[in-house]
Amino acid sequence: MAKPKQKWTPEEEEALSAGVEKYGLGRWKNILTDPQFASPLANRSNVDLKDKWRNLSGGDYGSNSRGNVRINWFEEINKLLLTYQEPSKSSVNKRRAPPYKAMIYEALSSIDDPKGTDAKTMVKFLEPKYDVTKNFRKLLTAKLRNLVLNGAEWRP
Amino acid sequence: MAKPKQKWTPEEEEALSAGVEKYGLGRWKNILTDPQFASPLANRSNVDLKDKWRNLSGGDYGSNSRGNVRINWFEEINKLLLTYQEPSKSSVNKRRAPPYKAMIYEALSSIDDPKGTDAKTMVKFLEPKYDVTKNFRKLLTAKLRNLVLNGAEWRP
DNA sequence: CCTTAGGGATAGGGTTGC
DNA sequence: TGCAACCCTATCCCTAAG
Repeated sequence: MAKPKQKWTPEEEEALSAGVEKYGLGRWKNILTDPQFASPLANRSNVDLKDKWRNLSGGDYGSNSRGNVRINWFEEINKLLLTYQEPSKSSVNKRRAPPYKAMIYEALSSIDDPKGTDAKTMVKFLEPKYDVTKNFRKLLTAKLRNLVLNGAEWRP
Repeated sequence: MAKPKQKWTPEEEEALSAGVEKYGLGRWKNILTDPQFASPLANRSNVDLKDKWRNLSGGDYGSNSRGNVRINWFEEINKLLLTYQEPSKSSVNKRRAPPYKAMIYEALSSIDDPKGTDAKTMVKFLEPKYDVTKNFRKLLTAKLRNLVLNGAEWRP
């Protein structure tokens, strides 16, 4: 059972508009928690605000000025893996984290999924095997991004 | 300009009716992509299905939208299992609950019953093995429902 | 975990053609 | 004219990415 359709009232639209005026675009949660707007928007979520603004904007909200296109990093990485040559292994150290490229290769190879995987799954796989830092996820994501953007020479 | 009017055939109406029976109201896209109904409804869109159902319902469709679903989830899940590839296992942690898909796969594989199983049995099997939350049964059922309705990509 | 961006699906009012 | 079939689009849903 989904939520029944709930039409926006003029009061709600005004509050949303004033909220965007005050906080700027994309600050939906901030608008919702501002005591100035919390009451009129009591039964709207931050996602509702985003959706409504998209309608009010004539449908072109979201295509930001730089024309960014979102990349599915993991799909890209999986493609690049086809060109990877696994290094001839010599020293097998289990504790310290190996270079990121090697870990990424290991994770993607082990998590054998034709559709690829995602960062969360990779972290879950790698974390118990190696003693990684607390912000491992962030670093791993950055590395993935870097590999894709820079042509990813798969040298260990 | 517009699409020429295309009257509904009895076969189409039957398929639509059976589809609603299986998935419940408001799951037009699911009906359309179900191999059981895809063929007879090949040249109808999800919106067409919704419109036709509204006509058949004497015009009061939507007032209490989205009825109940009558799927035998476990039968459906068992079918989907045929397409599942068990991930090459690497880390064996016994305490924390693995992803729901993995647990579902494990339960259905272990409870070897040609007729499939039910939620109660699955919970009984999984609960002592993993430390699950109190509302585990509810979450498990929700996951099963989601897997069936969304075509069940068996990603871990 | 939580939030945002964006594509997709649905609900319901409106329109068209027989 | 009435109604089946089709159109329009605000609202809501799903999920990748951060």
